Amino acid sequence: MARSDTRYREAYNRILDYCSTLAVGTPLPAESALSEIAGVSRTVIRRCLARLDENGFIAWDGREKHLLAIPGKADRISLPDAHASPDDLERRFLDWVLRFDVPANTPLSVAELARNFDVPQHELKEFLAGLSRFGLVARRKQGGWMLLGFTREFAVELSDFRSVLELNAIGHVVDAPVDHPVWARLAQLRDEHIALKARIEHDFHAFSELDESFHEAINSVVRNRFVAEFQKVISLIFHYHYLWDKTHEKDRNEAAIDEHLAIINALEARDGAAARAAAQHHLRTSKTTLLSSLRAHDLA
Amino acid sequence: MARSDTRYREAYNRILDYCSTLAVGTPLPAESALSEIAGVSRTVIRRCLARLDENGFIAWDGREKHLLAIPGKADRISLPDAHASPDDLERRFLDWVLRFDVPANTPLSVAELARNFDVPQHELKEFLAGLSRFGLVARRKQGGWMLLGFTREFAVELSDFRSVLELNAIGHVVDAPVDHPVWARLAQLRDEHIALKARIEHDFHAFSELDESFHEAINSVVRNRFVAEFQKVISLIFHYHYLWDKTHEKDRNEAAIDEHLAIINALEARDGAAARAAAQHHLRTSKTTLLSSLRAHDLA
DNA sequence: TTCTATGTTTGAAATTATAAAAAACTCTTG
DNA sequence: CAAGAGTTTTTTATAATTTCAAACATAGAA
Repeated sequence: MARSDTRYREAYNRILDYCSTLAVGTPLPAESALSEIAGVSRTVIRRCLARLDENGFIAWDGREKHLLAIPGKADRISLPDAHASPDDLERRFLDWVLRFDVPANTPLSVAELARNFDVPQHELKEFLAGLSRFGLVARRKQGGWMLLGFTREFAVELSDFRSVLELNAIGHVVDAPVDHPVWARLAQLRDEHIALKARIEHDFHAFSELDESFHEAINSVVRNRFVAEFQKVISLIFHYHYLWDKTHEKDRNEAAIDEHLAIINALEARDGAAARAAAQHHLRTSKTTLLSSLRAHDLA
Repeated sequence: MARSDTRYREAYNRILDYCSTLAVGTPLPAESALSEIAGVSRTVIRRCLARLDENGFIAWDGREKHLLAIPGKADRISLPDAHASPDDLERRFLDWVLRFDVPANTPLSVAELARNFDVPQHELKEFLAGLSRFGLVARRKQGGWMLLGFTREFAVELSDFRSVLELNAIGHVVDAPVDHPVWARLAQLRDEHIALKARIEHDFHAFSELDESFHEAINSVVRNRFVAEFQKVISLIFHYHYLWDKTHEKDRNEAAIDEHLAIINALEARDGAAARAAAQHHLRTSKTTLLSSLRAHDLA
């Protein structure tokens, strides 16, 4: 009933590794030096030293600590199975919401989600607290959390917000200096778009990835932490919906390729007005696609 | 060492009040009906009934429960002092950061903050998790949290983001129908601006509040949860800095009043380009003010 | 029976308690 | 007096515990 000692265990193994680089009889460095090496506090180092002493690897008496034996692989202590990475949680959570089409106003059980996603409860709670800033979940008065859900309204507002951010990004690209990496990237993307268009009949599924790259390239010009944070969520949601709405997928993707190319052309011509117009057109199409994919889900 | 029973206590008092509206001998409604009345689960109601029974206010035997005596004010149970509202936490936290000019890269002690703000620790952690989405705080590898801080970069990015949102809002206002409430609000604000300008010599402090109202009015036209969420943080930060940067405060405010009036005029003339230009000018001034207030702090 | 209200069980959320870790502080010794 | 070891205090991460919600089961009335 307390915090885990993973930190100590990892530190012990790290110190063990360090010791095996020394010769028998060498004095070990000071506790504070060791704490630097292992990246933990002195408290942990002292626990490690105590264990090393106990196991006969060192002789420890105050400042005197000598290496008695060189530890091997077998002497390391076992670590509890590392659970799933927290960076991944957002992706997996949205994946779950979208893939299983979890309805709006579903109560979320922190305990259950933590089990399913294999993360500690408090980590999940923190994650939900973060998501609540995007208005996707909210606290309930009776306690617990609630998925506000991927409703039509949410989709509309998300699309609109995306448009605002992306039109702004377009403006930045037009003003980007000639040596800005975005130009090389756009040239490359143009080739990829043309190549995909040539083999669209069989390979239209490949568009989804290309779409993401394209929008990422545009938005990468805007260096802004707030924009970046939103972009992550936005691109995930659009990405999934692109994947799942199967109606006229080939035609849609082919049309989108042309829209992308129109934007690239206008940008390379440094024609801000044309680029903005092309982007506006493309974003409107995207919004329609997103909304119709919601309708398709509703009917299913 | 467990969750508080505030819910039960509040429910008990509410049921007590309900009972005092009945006559002695009346049968009480079903448990589920009572749970509706008090807004809690049946579990809590049963605890309340048990206490009512114990204290002799009702006779309870299965479905038979009659009122034996009418409870008075003195029979209510006391509630633990409600601690500060969580809605307020954000305002108080930012107030603390900005007012005391907490430097960037300050480690935040959850324990200490929770004490000072008089909220449970886990509430504070959730709050910080939410803030981390805005890039104002982040987790540390050694555990705990870190204030990334109100750096110059943060201010620049915040200002830029604000401009993007607000210019978008301006576009929405121009397109708003004549019967939209924003027009009445703007007309009113114009009067207030003119009135304040007339007495600016003595009352220039009053501008800060007017500034907030003005920007809120503009942004209220955009119905978007993402925008709204950011607006709260943005307006708080700008509000505080307006208050604290005392250099040329009167002149600055007087100039800002004119800038606001220019925007209002352009909007009422439905001149989108002029409104945008006026807003852009005003936002640039705001950004400069924000940045110079940071410099002033640095020197202090 | 069928419906409704109560009794019962189960599971989750909020809050506290506590081990582990960090950090601050004091004491020794070269 | 440094630099490092010993010690204490504080803080964080997590489990334990209680309260609460809700599902399930049962019994009495229509």
